[in-house]
Amino acid sequence: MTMEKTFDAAAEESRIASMWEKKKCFAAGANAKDGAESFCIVIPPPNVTGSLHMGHALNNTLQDILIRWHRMRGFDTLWQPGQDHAGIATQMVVERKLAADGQPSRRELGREEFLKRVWAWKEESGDTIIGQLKRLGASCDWSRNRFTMDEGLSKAVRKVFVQLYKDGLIYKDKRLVNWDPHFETAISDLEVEQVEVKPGANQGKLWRLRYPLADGATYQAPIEWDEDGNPTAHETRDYLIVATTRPETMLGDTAVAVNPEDPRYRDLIGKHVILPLVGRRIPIVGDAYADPTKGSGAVKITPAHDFNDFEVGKRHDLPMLNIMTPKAAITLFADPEFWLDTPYEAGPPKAPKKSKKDTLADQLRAYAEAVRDLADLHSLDGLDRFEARKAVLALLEARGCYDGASDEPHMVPHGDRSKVVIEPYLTDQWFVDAHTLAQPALEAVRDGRTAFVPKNWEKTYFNWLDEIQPWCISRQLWWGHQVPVWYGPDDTPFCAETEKEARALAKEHYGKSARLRRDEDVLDTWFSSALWPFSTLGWPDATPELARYYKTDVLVTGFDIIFFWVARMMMMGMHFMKDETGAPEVPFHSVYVHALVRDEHGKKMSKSVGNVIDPLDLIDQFGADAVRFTLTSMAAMGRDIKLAVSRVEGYRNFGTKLWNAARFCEMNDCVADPKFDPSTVEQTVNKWIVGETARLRETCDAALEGYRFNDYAGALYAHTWNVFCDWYVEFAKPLFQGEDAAAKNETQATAAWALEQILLMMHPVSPFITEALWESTGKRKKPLVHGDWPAYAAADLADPQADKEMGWVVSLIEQIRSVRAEMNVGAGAKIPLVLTGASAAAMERLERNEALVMRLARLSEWSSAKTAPKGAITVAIEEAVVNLPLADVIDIKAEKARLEKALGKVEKEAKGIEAKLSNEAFVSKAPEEVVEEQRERLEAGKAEAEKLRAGLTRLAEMA
RNA sequence: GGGCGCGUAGCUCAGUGGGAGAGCACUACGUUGACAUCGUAGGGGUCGCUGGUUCAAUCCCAGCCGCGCCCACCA
Repeated sequence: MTMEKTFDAAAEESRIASMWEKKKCFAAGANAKDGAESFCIVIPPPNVTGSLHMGHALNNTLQDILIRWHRMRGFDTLWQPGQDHAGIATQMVVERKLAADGQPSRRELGREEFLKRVWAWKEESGDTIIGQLKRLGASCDWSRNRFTMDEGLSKAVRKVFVQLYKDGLIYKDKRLVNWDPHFETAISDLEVEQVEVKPGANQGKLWRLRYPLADGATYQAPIEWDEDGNPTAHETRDYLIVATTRPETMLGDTAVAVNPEDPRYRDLIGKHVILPLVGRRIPIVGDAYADPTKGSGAVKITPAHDFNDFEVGKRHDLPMLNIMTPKAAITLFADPEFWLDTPYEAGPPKAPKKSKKDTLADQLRAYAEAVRDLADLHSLDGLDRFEARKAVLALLEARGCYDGASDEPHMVPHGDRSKVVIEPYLTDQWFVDAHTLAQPALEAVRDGRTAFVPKNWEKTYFNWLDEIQPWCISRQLWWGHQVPVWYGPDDTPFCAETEKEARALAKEHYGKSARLRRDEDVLDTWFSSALWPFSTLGWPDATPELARYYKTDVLVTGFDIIFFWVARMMMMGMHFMKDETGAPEVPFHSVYVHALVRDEHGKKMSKSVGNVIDPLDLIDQFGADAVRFTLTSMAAMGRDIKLAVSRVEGYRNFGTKLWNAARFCEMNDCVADPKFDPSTVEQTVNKWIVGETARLRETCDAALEGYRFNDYAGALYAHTWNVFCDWYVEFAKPLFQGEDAAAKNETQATAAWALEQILLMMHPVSPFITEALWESTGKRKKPLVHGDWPAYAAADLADPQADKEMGWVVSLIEQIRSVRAEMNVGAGAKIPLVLTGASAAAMERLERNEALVMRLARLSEWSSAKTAPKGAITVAIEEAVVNLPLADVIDIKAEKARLEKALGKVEKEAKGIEAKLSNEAFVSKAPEEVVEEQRERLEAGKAEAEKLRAGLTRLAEMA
C-alpha cells in the first residue's frame, strides 16, 4: 500500500481520537510500569460557558505534552479534567439567553425555576469545550471528568466552609465591599478592574464644592504665595472647599476631615459645616488621612461609600449613611422628605411652575421638574448615580456651593464581568480570613516545597499574599454553591453541612425546635476552584486516587490567575491536606507559568477588536498537530506569544515533511524491526544517525525536564528536517541503490529505527500524525500513545569517528555546491573533483563515502593530485583542498571576488584572534582551554587563508 | 506610587562571559522518482543608548531612552 502524499488531518485526527478513546488509552495509570511513580496534573477547569480559545489551546497543549511524555515513560499518569460552574459568567450567559429568547427574566422566574434553566443549559452545551479539547488531542482521563457543582465537589465545598467557620477562618461582617450594581452582588477585590477615565462631561473631573461653616465660623484662607510657597495674602472665608470625583456621594457625607497639623484649618476642628442640599450639620474632624498637600487640604468624608472614608468614619464614630439602592440609584432623590427638609434659600434656579392644585405633592413635582430641566434628567424614579451627579452639581451651582472643576483623568473601578462602575457598598457579607491561610502557603513557596517556573513569579505571589485582604466569598447570585448557614428566628446563624445538622444545632441552642431559613447567598466560584486538586480526586472521601495522586505534580497555568486560583489552591490545599507526618501538604510541587497568547502584533486578542484567532479554525485549516507544534515552539519562558497564522502553516509543512520522509522509508522497504539494535550498526552513515538520534533524546528530555518546551520542539524540528531529511535520507539513497546487500539491509533497518525514534519523541507534541505514521510504518503491539519512550545515551551510541567523518563529508558537499551555485553551474552538469594536499584520513573518508558525495555534489569523477590542475576553482576544507576544474565556465572576475571575500573574512577573524593571543593579560588570565581553543582557531584560520591565497595566485596565472 | 518584563536580521522571536542564530519574508537557480506544504545557494544585524566590572560584554552591574503588563485607597 502506498501512502498518500500528505497527511489528511481532518479525517485521520477523528479516527485516531476515537481509537484512543475506545482503547481507553488515557485512563489513569494506563501504560504504567509496575511500581511506577505517579504523575498527576489537574486541568485548569474551563468555564462550562466557554469555548476553546488560544489560551486554552496553549495551556492544554503544554499539559498534554507533559502527560504524554510521562505516560510513555511508564509513569502512573493521571490528567484530571473538569469544568468550572463560573458563577457570574454563567448566570450572565443564561440571563442573556432568556432575554434573547423573549423568556421571563431571572427574577420573574424565581430562584428555583431559574436554576432549572441554568442546569438545562449546562446539560445542553456544557460538553462543547470537552469536545474541543479532544479535538486538540488532550489526553485527559475523560471518564473522570468533574464539575464544580457535582454532588461530590459540592460536598467538599460544604465541608470546607463548615470547617473554616469552626476554625474561625470564615466569618460574617458588615463592611464596605465592592458592589456591582449591574449584577447586584458583592465581588472580590480581584474581580475589580481599574480603568482610566478621561475627562468628559460627567466624569474624569475633580469638582470643588463649598460647604458653608456653621455658627458663623470663619478662617483665613491663603490666596497668594511667594516663591517658597509661603502664603503672602489671605482672605476670610465662611466656607470650606472640598474636592471630589464623585459629587453625588456628598449626599452621604457625615464629616469633613482636615489634617490636625494643617495651620489653615487647625482651629476649625470640632466646629461644623452645613452640608449643602441636605442641610445636615456635620462635624469637622482632625484626621491624618487629610493630606494638606492635596486639593484644598479639606476632604469630605462619606463613610458608607468610600474605603478610606469608612476607616475615618470608624475612627471618629461617624454615622454611616447608605444613600444608594442595590442598583446604585440615589434614594434621597425619590424621597419627598429630602426635598421638604432641604433648606433651599436660594431656591431652585427656575421658580416652580404654579400648579392649579397647590398641594405639597405638586410643589415637589414642580421642584423635581425644575431640577430635571436643569440637569437634563430623564426620570426621578430612583435617580441613577450618574444622573444624580448631574443633579447634585446643578443644584450646588444654583445654590452657590459649586467652586468649579478641573480635568483629572483617574482610575475608576469597574466590574470585570459587568464592565460597570463598582460602588463601595455597606453590606453584610461572608469573608475568609485569607491572611491566616496565606502564611503556610507563603512558607511552602519560600522553602521550595512548591516552586514556580520561571522563578520570578514567586515574587508576584509573595507580594500579593503578604498584603492579602479578607476574601469576600459571598455573592448575591443564584448560580453557585449556597452558603451552608441557616438562621434562627433571632438571626442566630447555624453553620452545618446539611439542614438536618443545622436544625440539630438550633435545637441545642434554643432548647427546642425552631424554624430556620437558609442564607440566600452563594459562594464565589473561586472558592470551589480552590479545592480542585483534592476535590476532584474524591476528597473528603478517602479514595485510592486521592492517596495515589495527591499531592499532584505540576500545575500549568497562565499568570493571569496566579492570585485568583493558584494562591487560593495553595491556601486551601495546605489547610485541609496533610502528609503522612501530619504536616500541611502542598497541592503541587511545581507551578509552570506560561505566557499569554496575543495576536501577531502583540495585542491582546479580544472580540471587540476583532483580532481573535480561533484555534478551531486553525485546526480545521492546518490540523491539530500544527497548532500544537506552533504554540509549543513559541512557548519560551517569560514572554508573550505573538501568534501569526503563517507560523502555523510552516509547522503544518513540517508535518508534511515528516510524512514524506516516512513515505520515502516505505518506498524503500525500511521496515521497523523490533530486534534492531542501534549499537551494532557498521555503516558510518548509520552510526552517525544513531548518534544524532541519541543526542536528540537527551536534548528532548533535558528540555522537558526544565519546562523548556520551545527547546524541545526546536530540537525535534532541526533533527527531523535538517539532519534526518536533509542528510540522512540523501546519504541512504546511494546505499539503497547500491550493490552491497548487507549495507542496504542495515541502512533500511536503521532508517526505519531512526524514523521510529522521531515518531516516539515527537508524539507528545504532535500526537495525531505520529500515531498515524506509527500504524503505517510497522506492525505494532500497542499504539504510539503507549509507546516506550527511549532511554539510550549518546555516550553509548554516538561514534566520534563517524560524527567527524560525516561532518567532513557534509562540509565537502556544501562547499562544492556553493561553488557550483556561484559559478552558475547548472544542476544537470556533472563536474570532476580533484583533491590536493589531502591527508590520508581525508582520502579514506572520501573513498568510503564516494557514492554519496558523487551523487550529492553531482560529480562526474574524482581524483587526487599533487598539484592543482590548471584553471581550477579551489576551496579550502579541513585536511584538503578542493579543486574544481571549471576552466570553461569560470568567470575569473567573479571567482577572484569570491576568493577575496572569503579570504577577507578569514583574515579579519585571524587578526582578531591574534590580537587576543598577543594580549599578555588574556593569555595569563583566561582559562587554559579557552586560550588553547583560540590557538587552534588561529591555526585553522591561517591554514585556510593560505589555501585561499594559493587559489588566488593560480587564478592570476590563468588570467 | 510600588513591582515585573521587554528592546538581537525586514517581521516574529531563540540564545550565550570567549567564533552572532532560527522560522517566515526576500534574491537567484532548480520537477536529481520522499516531499513545490519541496530542494540548492545567497543577501541582510555597530545584539536600544551611555558608562562601569572583566584579560574578554550582545550576555553581568548602574544610569538613561522607548515599550508592555501587574498591583495600589490618593480627595
